[in-house]
Amino acid sequence: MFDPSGSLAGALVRRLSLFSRLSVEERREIELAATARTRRIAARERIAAQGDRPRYVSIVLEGWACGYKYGREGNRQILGLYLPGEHCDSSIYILDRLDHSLEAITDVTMGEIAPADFRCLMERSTTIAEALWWEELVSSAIKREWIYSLTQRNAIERIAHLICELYLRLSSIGAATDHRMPFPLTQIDIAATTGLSPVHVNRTMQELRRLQLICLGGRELRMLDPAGLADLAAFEPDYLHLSERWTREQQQMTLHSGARPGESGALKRS
Amino acid sequence: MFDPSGSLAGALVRRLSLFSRLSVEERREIELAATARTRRIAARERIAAQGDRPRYVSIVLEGWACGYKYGREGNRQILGLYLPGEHCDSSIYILDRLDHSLEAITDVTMGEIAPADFRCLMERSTTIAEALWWEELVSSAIKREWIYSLTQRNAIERIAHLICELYLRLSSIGAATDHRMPFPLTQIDIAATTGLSPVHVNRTMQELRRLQLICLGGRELRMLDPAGLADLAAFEPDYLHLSERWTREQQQMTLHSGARPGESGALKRS
DNA sequence: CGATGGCTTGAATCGGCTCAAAGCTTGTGG
DNA sequence: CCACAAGCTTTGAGCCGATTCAAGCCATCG
Repeated sequence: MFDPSGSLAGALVRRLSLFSRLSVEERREIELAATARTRRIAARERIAAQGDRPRYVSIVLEGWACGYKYGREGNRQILGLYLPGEHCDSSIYILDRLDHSLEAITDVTMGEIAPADFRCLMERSTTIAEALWWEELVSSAIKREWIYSLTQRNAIERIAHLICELYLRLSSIGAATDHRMPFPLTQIDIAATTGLSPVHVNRTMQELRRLQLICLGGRELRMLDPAGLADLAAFEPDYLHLSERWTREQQQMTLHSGARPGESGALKRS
Repeated sequence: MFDPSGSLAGALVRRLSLFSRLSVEERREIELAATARTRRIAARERIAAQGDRPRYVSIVLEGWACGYKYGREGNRQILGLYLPGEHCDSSIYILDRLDHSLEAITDVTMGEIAPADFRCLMERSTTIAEALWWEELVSSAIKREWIYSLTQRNAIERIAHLICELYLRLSSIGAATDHRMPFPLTQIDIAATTGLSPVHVNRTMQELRRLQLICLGGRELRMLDPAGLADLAAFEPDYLHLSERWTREQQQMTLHSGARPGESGALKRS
């Protein structure tokens, strides 16, 4: 696969290419627009605050970010995770003010596209315009799935589902392979994402390890039994709408190819 | 306010006008596109099924619809409510297949816009294109707020919040006034929307009535104490992004103007 | 080497769920 | 115009997944 690496906008181009076949010029235009103005934010720093008037379309070029809002008792809810190549929703200029805040999870490089440039990008090429629509629609679909998760999946299923989703989103842009992925989320972050208490997330992660489904260490997560995880979570990747390049077979492979750990010892506890 | 009533697309035009100042021709173009192909569906009938390949952009012209997905144990989760003038998300043609199903709550008239016509609409006028983006972004914002509700608000707050939201969405298109609104949702629907069990919704609705906050009857809901409801729900209407025409003052008025019921008798129970 | 932030553990509690049954409405057909 | 069915609403009792509170532990980093 052609890799426009070296460029900061690599992830973005790769992501938009998932949906549409971009020409060389289109790729270049996207790169230009997205890297004309960049901003680096250190891990755990706020990127924008609720109530701000967004002046740019914000796109994550490198690192992980999130959108969140605080609840009454001071615990926050993460409303979206933004991985490389994804836009931070609602930082879109059309809306008057941000209805939630944005924070960097890792060190992050953002691309900030001015409204005029964004409009220009959309008007120049129908292909690009549709790719941007696709991004927006997929981000909507992810939110629907989160709503579904919050009401239909219990703690362990929710976390397993989140892991499957993140793995697919990362691997689709080449940021994860072999059922291993960078994993900068703390248990507190996971709690804020899944709507669980940190304590319960802790116990649930222990359970996932005990079941030999995952292995976590040094900011990296390994899916020991991808198929088992996907089964547990009832993970159906259709909502990510990756199918243009990522055909159904590939998706299946991605999660269902890892060797099941089988009955090979080391799990002798109730 | 100019009222394009009589036309099926009245609600749609009114809704898009919330964001942008549409010219007479633009309004006409929207009406034409949205009513060229319509479809009536009886209450409780399915409009589209998960897995379908959407062939049109679907917009609710009259009535209420919802998007949903079934959970393991047969209980369903409603992922979105679609009121007159709103589009059913993800029925957008760009996505290959529906990742959830659509159902009519009341009798419904849908407008179905062919992809070519939709594209045409977007290209013809920047104003219209931005209004459609706005619609999409607001629908995303509503989903974020639902996610927030599911984790940060308890049963009574969640239901109160839903009521406030629906009232604002309806009144913004002129489909509700005076803190009264049509209310076709059954308690089972509310349960499927808020992620609660029908039994618990029942008890919670009783509580809302006992608190003299709402009064429900004959498919109509009356907010007896709009400010009290909004307080209870910690309802902040900013996420609906109605502010262009609906200035902050008007929004405040809408929910905070009704006379508090005061201490005027009739609530002498525990 | 102390401190900060993340992870782990236990015990008690609770909001909302399940199951089960009975009362209401509303619409339909005879 | 009544009777019945179907679906919605209501009530009670018992239960459970997840929470809260309160420590203690463990790494990492300046």
